[in-house]
Parts: sequence; C-alpha cells; structure tokens
Amino acid sequence: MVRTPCCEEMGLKKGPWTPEEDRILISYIQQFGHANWRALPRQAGLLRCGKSCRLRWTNYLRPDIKRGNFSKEEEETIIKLHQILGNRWSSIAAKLPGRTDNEIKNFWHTRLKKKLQRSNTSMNNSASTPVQKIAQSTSTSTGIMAVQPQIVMSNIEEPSSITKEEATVRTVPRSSRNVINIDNDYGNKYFMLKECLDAKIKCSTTSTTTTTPPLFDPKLQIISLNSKSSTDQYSMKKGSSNDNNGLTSKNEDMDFWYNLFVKAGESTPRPVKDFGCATLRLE
DNA sequence: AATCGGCCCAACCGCAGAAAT
DNA sequence: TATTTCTGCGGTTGGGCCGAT
Repeated sequence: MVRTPCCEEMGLKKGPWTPEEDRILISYIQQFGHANWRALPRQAGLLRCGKSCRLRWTNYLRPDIKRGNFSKEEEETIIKLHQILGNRWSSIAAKLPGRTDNEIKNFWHTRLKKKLQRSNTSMNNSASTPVQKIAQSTSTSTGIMAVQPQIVMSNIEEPSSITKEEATVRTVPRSSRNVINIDNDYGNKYFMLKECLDAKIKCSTTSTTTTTPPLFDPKLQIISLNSKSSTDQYSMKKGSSNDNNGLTSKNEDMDFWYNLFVKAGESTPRPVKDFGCATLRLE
C-alpha cells in the first residue's frame, strides 16, 4: 500500500518554521498534548502537516532538548554505540538524554565520521584482537570477509593460528539455527563480543558477492544471549515487544547492549572468574 | 567587496511497522 | 483477517553561514 504523503495536501506550508508558528505549536501542545499529530495542526490553526509539526516538536521545541555542543562523554558514547548499533540513531539518542536522533545523525555525518576516518588512516592496519586475528588467519583476497563463512557455516574447525590462550570461536548446530559459542577462557567475554560486532561492521560494509547470508546482517536477529557464568539472561528480537516468548522490549535490548559495551569500554581485562560462555543464537 | 566552495543543520521524503477499524 | 491510518525512523536535501581567495 502506498500512501500519499500528507505534505502533498494542498495549501500546507513547508520549509523553515517562523517564531509565530513555534509559539502556536508550543502553546497548543502545552495545553492539549499531542495525542494525534495528524489532527493537531488543524486544531491548533497551523498550516502545516502533522508530520512537520511532530518533527518540529521532537527535534527542536521539546522543553527537554539539550542545545549546544556535544561533550566528550557524549561523543564517546555515540562512537561506542554506533559501533554496536550502526545507524540506529533513535536507539543511540535514547541513551543521550536531551539529544535527538536527528542531531546525533547530523553530528555523526558532519564530525565524527570524518574524525574516525582520519584516525583510522593513521592507525596501524595489522590485526591485534582475537577476532581480527581469526579474520586475518583465514583471509583471502577478499580480506576480512573470510571471517563470515568461517563463522556462519557449521562444523567448522577452529582456526589453527588461534591459540587457546587467545580465544576460541566455533559454531555448533542447535535447533536448526546457527549457534555461535564464544568461549573465551582467557580473555574478556565482553571484549570478544565487541570484536565480533566490529567484524560484523566490516563484513556488512564490504560484502559484495558472497552468497552466504551475512553473519551479522544489519537485520540480524539475536534472540538469546545466555551467560553460563551468571544468572543474567537477555533476549533480542526484532518485532513485537509484547511477544511472550520471554523476549524483551527494544529498550531493554538497548539497555543491555549499552551496559554491555560501556563495561567493555573499560579496557582493562576482567578477572578470569568473571568470564564464561556466551551463546548467540542467530536466526 | 564580491565570489566561491565547504560545512552545518533543520526540514523533508519515503518506507516500514504498529495500531486501529 | 484484511485494510486503512498513524507514527517513527533513517536517508537525503537545500539553504544559510563562514572562511578562503
């Protein structure tokens, strides 16, 4: 079904908002709220479409919006979360009170992306982390893409160049799903997961010809992460948040990943006793 | 002073999914 | 269950600003 964009309705104003329009919108929302965006402009007496009103309110007029430059902490949080979540700006914004997805998106495209590109080019290209080493050890002319079939296909063997001291990554079939066990007896479990996700970003952005479904496709559905060493259980699934299969809401997903990688950001390896086996079930 | 080009950011567009009917 | 309507998201655009020439 294709819907006609509401802004194509005749007589509706587009473009920059005037102070008077802002005033009307703020005043109306303060009085009556915004239960129905589509009806709001008509009721408020604005010659705008509901979508335009919603955008103006959520990105600019909302009282809890924080204006001004991003702090160093915010910047780091964005970088960290973008590594995990990709361009899921709304999810990133949910972790930065007072910042909008649009603002973060703009900040990323105009500042951070360039900044990271600059720093990446100056960095040593050699792999230094376990998963990078796995990728490197199995690399072909397609480079890091080799890590993808390596992990996606079941019954693969451990890369010979990876020692037990570094990490063990293997897959086992379970419930007709691809299951990846990440046993990291000597390293940081969070660290390992993060490196997998880093690999995902590289895989998904460089994928061109492979017929194997990407291991970490942007639409990846991680539905279960169980930690053997603790009682923590987390679930992720794209779809309804009231799914009753023990699946959590999107916000909880974000909370989990945020907390996980904030911890991972602590570069100091954790004691061995804190580690365990993390299982990612992929659909 | 005028022009040009790059940067920034508010706003728009189209799509997908949720909610309502 | 199918269809329609509404909302939210991410990508993109275009105009204003500002520094360089």
